[in-house]
Amino acid sequence: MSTPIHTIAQLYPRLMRAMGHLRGAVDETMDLTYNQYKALLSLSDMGPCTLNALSRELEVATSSASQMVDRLLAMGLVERSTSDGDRRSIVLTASKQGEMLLEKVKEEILKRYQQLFHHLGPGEQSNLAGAIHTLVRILEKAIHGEERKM
Amino acid sequence: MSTPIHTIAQLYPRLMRAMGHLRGAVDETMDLTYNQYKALLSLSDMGPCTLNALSRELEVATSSASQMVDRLLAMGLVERSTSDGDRRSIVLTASKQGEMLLEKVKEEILKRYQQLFHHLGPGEQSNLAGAIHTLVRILEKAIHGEERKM
DNA sequence: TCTAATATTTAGGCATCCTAATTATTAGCC
DNA sequence: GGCTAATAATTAGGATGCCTAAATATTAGA
Repeated sequence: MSTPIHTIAQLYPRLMRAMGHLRGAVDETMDLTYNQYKALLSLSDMGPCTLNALSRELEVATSSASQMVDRLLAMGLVERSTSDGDRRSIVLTASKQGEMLLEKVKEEILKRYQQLFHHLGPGEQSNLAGAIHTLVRILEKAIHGEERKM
Repeated sequence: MSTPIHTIAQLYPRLMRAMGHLRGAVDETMDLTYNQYKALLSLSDMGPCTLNALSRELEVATSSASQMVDRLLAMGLVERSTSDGDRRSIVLTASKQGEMLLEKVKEEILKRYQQLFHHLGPGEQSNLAGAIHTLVRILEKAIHGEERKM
């Protein structure tokens, strides 16, 4: 049997490993774990939001997000204030320092990718980007369809 | 600027999130974390091997692999014995129980994928598999090229 | 043979995740 | 208005997984 689904299952571990190598720029060159980068990036993209909203975005339990924010706060990368409207809620924003670090990390990532993909021809770089695009599109469609069923 | 490399950098977090959803079958339906699955799968694929070989395969520090093996041992999924040739080394193998669990996990993964990709047409399933194949091929080539430089 | 390298384990520490329990506040019903 | 139930966050406790450094055991090599 060699249906597309079998192929996907077989290649998954190799793909995950390969993708892991692309993460290096964050962990290795900056004082930020990949998860912290993700959280900071989400905060930056979403603008001011509550802890609840962040935990939904990161797809982790609220308590996990709370701890995460504690660490980012200790590093001065985010700001936390109580909401005026609903005083149970808190409002989180990436701090100026956080935004600046984010820019640096993004640059590092690009540098790392450029170094990593230097030897590929422009055609293959294009194929790579295209494949990622296809993957994201179809996977998100499948996942989204799943979630609607619940 | 919108080079392929920019595209890759931009889509990476979305892709990692989407890929994460494919992992569910392991963590959620079996008493095995994804990392434990990876380790067991590696042991099964590689056949009897030393801790060193396993840690290289998993790309983690030897001490991390040692702890991992401790947990798999406690679950009865692997066997550990001292090597006859070099008595510093140990020889690891997936136990019968480990192999059986592995089969079950693989089945669960296929079931999960079938459920997840049910709504996609066969054409899109094919595109998905093709995109993953392309991704693995090009990424492994790039990573391999990198490693040779050191 | 004696020192250096190698294989593994142990110790200590950090990030991440979870569930359950706690605290504070708000919403909704009578 | 006032009480109960729901909601937002935090805290506590526990597990996995990863790391570096130190300890142990064994082998290799000068």
